[in-house]
Amino acid sequence: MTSTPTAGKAGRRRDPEKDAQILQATLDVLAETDYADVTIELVAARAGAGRHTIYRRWEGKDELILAAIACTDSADLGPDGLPDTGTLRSDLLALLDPNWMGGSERRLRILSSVSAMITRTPSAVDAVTKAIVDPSTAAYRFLIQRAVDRGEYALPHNLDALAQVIPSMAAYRAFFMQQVVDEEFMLSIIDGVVLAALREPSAANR
Amino acid sequence: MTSTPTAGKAGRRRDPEKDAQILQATLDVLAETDYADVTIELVAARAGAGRHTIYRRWEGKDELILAAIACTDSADLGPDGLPDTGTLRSDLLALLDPNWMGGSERRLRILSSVSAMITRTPSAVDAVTKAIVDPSTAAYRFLIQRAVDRGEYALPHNLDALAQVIPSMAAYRAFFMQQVVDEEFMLSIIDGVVLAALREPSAANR
DNA sequence: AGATTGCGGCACTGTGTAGTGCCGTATTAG
DNA sequence: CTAATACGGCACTACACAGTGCCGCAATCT
Repeated sequence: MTSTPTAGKAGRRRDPEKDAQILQATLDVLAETDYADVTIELVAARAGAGRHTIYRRWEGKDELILAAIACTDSADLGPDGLPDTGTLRSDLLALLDPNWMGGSERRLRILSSVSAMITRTPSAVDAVTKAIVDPSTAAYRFLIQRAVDRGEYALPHNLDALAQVIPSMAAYRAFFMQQVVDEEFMLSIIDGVVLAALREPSAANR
Repeated sequence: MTSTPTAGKAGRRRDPEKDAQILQATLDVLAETDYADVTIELVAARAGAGRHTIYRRWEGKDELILAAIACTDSADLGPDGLPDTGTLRSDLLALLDPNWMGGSERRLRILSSVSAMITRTPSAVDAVTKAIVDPSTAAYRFLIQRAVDRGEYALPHNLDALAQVIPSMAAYRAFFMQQVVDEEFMLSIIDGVVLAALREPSAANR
């Protein structure tokens, strides 16, 4: 009711810009350091805000981080943002360049930082799942499904499992092995696992 | 030189049992809570030791945790500890029962807790890689290679990539999705990804 | 025995950070 | 105008934990 900006109240209005700036700053810090090292002080400084401005909007640190995760930009993982090169192999590979390095590498870092939070804050699982895990899986599922639809491959035995291969293996490598997710690695997964698990359609191809 | 237990020194000897008890307690706490929540106090209490006894043996918290990781028991992942049921499928599945739930689930929790440490302590990567990541991958590589050797499957295009599939996907699921790694899930990976990516050998099989 | 070191328990210091209160200033409604 | 609210900056409290010193006791060497 009174949540509209133009409520019949006196006083200065909250700057809607600030919300976005603070959430972005939170994601930045989260992408750079660990969850435990994310201090409100740091976020406030990064956002050019006072701590009060943060506490006025969110209950505490956890609420802030949850809100930030929820607004992670995953637009590039929607059907419209995905590459369409003609073959599944180059589609999957295309997802690497401006995406893994621009969008998804950031997502991966955030995912990694938030992992510490996941183990103790149950609601963090939902936030991460909705904002990061599900969109990633959905993107790969979409690409594979489209390749099947166009007759490039037969419908696999378990599409959901296959769609999780790349996000899982990329996360494992970047995260636990601290090694770069580069083209060479992606190719080894794409050719050695994903495409290897797919079969040509029953009708002869090529 | 003077490192042997019977050095010509006066005074009470260090209890070698204590080292093991403290490291085990560290792993226990690490498996139950997050890295940030691992307090020396907690470890000491769990080990029935005083904090001094810990600080006398290790420089600080990080050294302690690194030492604990290094002594993670991965004997069950050596060739002698692995199942040998006759088929790759049941070998992979057999690794789930007393192993994923007994040994590897614990390893997974530890892996997850330590992830926060990985991002800031470079040496943690080595410790985790040596103690947990490499042995797991090696175990799956061994099982697949053996199946190839006995003629069950042809040598895959990329054995290393395939050997990482299960640890990666299990970690991703347990860790980021906070869902159980049960038989149903394992079967979906085994049948939907790993075995799907393997081909019968050139000579007709069965 | 006497000296020396290990051990558990307690108290203490130092540090870092979440969260709050206050102040001066800016914005907006009436 | 005045009142009310937002904002940045600063100071302050509360708390948790790393790391250390001290005490009394136990074990082992000469």
